[in-house]
Amino acid sequence: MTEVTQRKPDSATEPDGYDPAIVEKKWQTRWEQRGTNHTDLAGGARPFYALMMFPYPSAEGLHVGNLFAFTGNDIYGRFQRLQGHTVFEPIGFDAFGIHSENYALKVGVHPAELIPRNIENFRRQLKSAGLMIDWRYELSTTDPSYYKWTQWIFLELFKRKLAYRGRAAVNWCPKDKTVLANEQVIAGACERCGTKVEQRFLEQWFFKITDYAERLLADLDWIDWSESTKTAQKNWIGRSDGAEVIFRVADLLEMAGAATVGLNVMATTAELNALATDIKVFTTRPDTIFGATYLVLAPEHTLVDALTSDEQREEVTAYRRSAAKQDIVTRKVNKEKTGVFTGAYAINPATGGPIPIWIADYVLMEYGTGAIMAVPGHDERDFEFAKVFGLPIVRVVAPRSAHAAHIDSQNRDEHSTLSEPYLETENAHLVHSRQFNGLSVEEGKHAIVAWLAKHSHAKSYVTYRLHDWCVSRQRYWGPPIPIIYCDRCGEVPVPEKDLPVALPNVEDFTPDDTGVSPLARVESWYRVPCPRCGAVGRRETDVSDTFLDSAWYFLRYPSAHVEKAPFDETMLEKWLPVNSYIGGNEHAVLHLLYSRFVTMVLHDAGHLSFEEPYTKFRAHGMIIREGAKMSKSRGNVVNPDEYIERWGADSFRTYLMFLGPYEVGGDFRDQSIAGVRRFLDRLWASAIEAKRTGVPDDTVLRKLHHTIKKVGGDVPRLQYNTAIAAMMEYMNVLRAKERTPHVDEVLPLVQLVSPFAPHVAEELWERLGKTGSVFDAGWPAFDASLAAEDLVTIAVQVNGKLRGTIQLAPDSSEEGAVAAALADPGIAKFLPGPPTQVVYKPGRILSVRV
RNA sequence: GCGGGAGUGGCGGAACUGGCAGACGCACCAGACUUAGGAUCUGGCUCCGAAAGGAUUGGGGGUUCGAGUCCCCCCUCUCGCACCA
Repeated sequence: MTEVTQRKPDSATEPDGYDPAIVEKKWQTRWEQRGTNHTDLAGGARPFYALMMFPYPSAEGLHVGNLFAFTGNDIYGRFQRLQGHTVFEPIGFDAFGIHSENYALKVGVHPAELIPRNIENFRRQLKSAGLMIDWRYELSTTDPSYYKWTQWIFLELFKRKLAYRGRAAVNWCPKDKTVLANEQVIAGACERCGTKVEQRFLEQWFFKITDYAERLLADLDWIDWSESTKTAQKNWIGRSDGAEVIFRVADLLEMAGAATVGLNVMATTAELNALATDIKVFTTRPDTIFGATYLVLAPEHTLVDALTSDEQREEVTAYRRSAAKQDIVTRKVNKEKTGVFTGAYAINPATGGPIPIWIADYVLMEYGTGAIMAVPGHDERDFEFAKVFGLPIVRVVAPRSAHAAHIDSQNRDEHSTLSEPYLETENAHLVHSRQFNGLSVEEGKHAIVAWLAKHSHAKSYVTYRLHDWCVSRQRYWGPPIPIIYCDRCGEVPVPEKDLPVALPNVEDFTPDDTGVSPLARVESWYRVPCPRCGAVGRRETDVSDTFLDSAWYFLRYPSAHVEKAPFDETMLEKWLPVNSYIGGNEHAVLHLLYSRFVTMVLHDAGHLSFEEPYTKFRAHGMIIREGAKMSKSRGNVVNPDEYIERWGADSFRTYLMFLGPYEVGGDFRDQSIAGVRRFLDRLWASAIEAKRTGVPDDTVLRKLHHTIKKVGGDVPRLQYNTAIAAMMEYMNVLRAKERTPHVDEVLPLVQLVSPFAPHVAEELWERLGKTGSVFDAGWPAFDASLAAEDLVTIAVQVNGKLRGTIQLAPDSSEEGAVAAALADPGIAKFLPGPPTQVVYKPGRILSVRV
């Protein structure tokens, strides 16, 4: 790490050498003075909104990952400007949240004091990186003029009944007396104190994002996003097509007659009627219903109490209690099957036979209906459970063809006991399923659902993995949720005229043992009259999730100065949706999904004319350092300040873009920056030496136009690494054999390089006699006639092996090509006779067989 | 387990619809200029071989005049999600 701060490259100290420190300072100042980066939001033609994910202003300062993302966006934005667009490249700060709050607690400074300091540092760093940001529209989510509208959005959802209160499980540390995020639970224990974490149920606010699941999924078909991001969202939404099947709880009196069940029937008729109820289960395999040998409910299922028999009550209660105590993480990780019989039976609507009802924690209340029909013959988990508790396992699907049966030798016989669940669905048919025997799995699904539906025992049903979005945070550092509770009126929204509900300045904001927000300790703040009836009311003391802050910030930027509304209609019309959004895939399912959802809701509420916020989104890659992940504990985090100081922002930016494909990322190696710096040194030298008399060289010009084409094609596709390589190639031609380059050979390169290295480009543009910013000078024109070659080199293969190359006119005939090959002794010696087969692709290859 | 991405020189990485594998850069080697070089410039740089030539894109098959690229099987790494019925 110390080597970074060693002395700077010599070019900086040579007379008239390239000194980035001077050049960059000069242009940053000049850009500010001239307003070069100011966007004419109202009047600019061909608006282009180039958005980057706004950072959380940490105390550590800008991370190189941020800079990687921002630089990529900046190059894209600058390129669009050079193409004649009015580009808007705003920045802001995502400054609310647990992150900031925890850090503030750690260092003992109030976040309201800390955050502005951090932001100041971020501004300095962002400016030193030479980003084309219009600082006039900077915003911070902690600003009351911003979070006023975050609260307004909450109320818009509330108005549309998309915000509701419900109980939800949270991780609770009994020692620290605080709610923990899932990431803070390590192996079932609190990461801070090691105490075993418990599950607690708290009243929380939710947004009904599940109502939008289908639309969020459907739009993925047309939005222009990175495939990886779309796939992640698709999986997260997790649409699952199946059936809801109704199992009637068995009437025990009737069953007493059925000798098959050895039940001790002691219940009265009244009790039995109370039991006459339905259990809905969700299954994706209705075809296997004849193999459903028991039901399982989640321990929290509301019917459990009513179902449990007196004999089983004690055991059931104990099991439910222990399940509730377990923290959410261990419950999901611990896959050993446990469960308890409730004492009740249900009727399998397909077989008509009774099957026992169990509870087990492998069934989750939050998915499907919280109840399943267990088919141990054809489901791994059910199989395991049935083995543990000795429940019957029935095969209802068997391999169809002899071939399949052969492969599946263990489970060949459809009458044999299954030694493992049979999961195959292709080349399989139903067995032991009465009139459905012989149907394929797919046919069986439809036929059985249709059959059960006739008696209202089943219907097709779609369920989603996506859960409603819990937006409550029992914390301090966030926008207070704008709701007032009134004994008479219930949940009353704060009237818009009273927004924002300001976050009070509280000295002690440590989360306390009540499990509610620190704001609940500030009675003077939360004790307010009900806006509706005037009676004594109480404010909601939870704050909202940071992801709500960031779900709409891009709508605010162009209207950052508007006071009366969250966004100005003409600005929306002109600038939104966002033309290009670049960011990390770590936000693929949270931020990017939430902001799509909020946009859809605002669209439905009539505030926006579009329902998808980002026309185009590209996920950038991750950078590692010297082959290892960067982390504070490893001490291998790149500090941008040090590198910018030693190499210059232009070199640093260009290197970041050169170290790998932008959408993949790459390995940051200290030594390699030197190569990029040398490239800029050589660019500098070429410009200083360039002669103005005479004419440019033809060969150089040809290479130049190839380069213009290559760079112009690569940049919009974010293929920055190859664009830079192409410019380096051109540089090698430009400076070959100590020739002195001509101004007209250098100027276009300055333009090509400008999105990557903006400061040095401006400086050289000026030194080469141009006035005004290079960013207002457009993009060099590509001239195909100047790029055309009169001779091309093509490869010659004999019997599939490369034997040499020949020079040909691009439109040479096959005969000409063969003749040229024969004329080359190196190739001819592999051609003893006349060719028996010739494949010739002009400009590409000549392939002959003998 | 499911889903995404990736395996190419000493290293980071190039290679458009199949068409000269290793562009560009780092490191390294040699030379020039130099009191000096960690500056600059010139040249070299996948492996085996003195050469002719041969081998080579994680491994094994296949299609093709021709495969890093397409098809089948397998291995490894990596990032998400994970008892989702």
